[in-house]
Amino acid sequence: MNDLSRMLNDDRAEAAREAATYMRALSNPSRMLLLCEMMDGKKSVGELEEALGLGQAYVSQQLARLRSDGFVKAERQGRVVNYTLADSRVRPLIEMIYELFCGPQNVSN
Amino acid sequence: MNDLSRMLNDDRAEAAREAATYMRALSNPSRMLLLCEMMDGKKSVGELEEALGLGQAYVSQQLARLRSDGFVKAERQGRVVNYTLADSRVRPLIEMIYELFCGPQNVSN
DNA sequence: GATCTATATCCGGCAACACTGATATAAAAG
DNA sequence: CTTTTATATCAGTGTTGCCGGATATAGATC
Repeated sequence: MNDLSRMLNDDRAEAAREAATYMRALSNPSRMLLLCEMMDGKKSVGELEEALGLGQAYVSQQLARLRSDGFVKAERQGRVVNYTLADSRVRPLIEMIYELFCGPQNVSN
Repeated sequence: MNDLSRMLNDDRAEAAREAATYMRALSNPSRMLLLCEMMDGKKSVGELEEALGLGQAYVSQQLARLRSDGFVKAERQGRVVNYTLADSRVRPLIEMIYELFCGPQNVSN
């Protein structure tokens, strides 16, 4: 392997690491649904708990994780905290996932 | 929540679980690159080790995992085992990831 | 059939993750 | 200032993932 191909390879490895980080965020059904919920605008933590039927602590922790990875952002309004999507790549990814897994011809292979 | 919305919700949760399985496969840089390598045709285990610069046992284990999840399939030819993509959803996902993370305007936010 | 090559599997240590119950904080209401 | 409501954080437990070294198997060669 020469210097150029190694350099290209490094870039590729770097892109793979970055992409894998996104995929990891989506690799848990709860986080996936949290992001789906935010596809149509800001949602409070309470709304998210209700929509997903999950416990408060767990939802809050997953939101914290999405927050620290920069995928969502929180905004306090009164005693409610609203979450919105904060990364331009998340939306197209979720849309593609919709097509592949929730579309009309939802069949693999 | 009424019966209908609960039913829709169950479907959604099921789709999320399925999608999350795919995302988990892609959530590791090595597996991501393995699948990328297979985008342009069958690759032997040795070729994959070489291309990624990873150890034999590790590559083989990740391939086993991708295999058991149905994302790739193995075909023995002589003493070599060739791997190919085996799931129709993987290719469009990888293509989208290429666009988002390897494209010309590779900038987030 | 002994040997070499390519691949797979086994084992083990350590880190990261999923999830829960308990507790802390911050804002609003009384 | 106490209470209530909404959210966040902490501590603990079981599970899964990452990765390496050692070993096993399957096919080709001698």
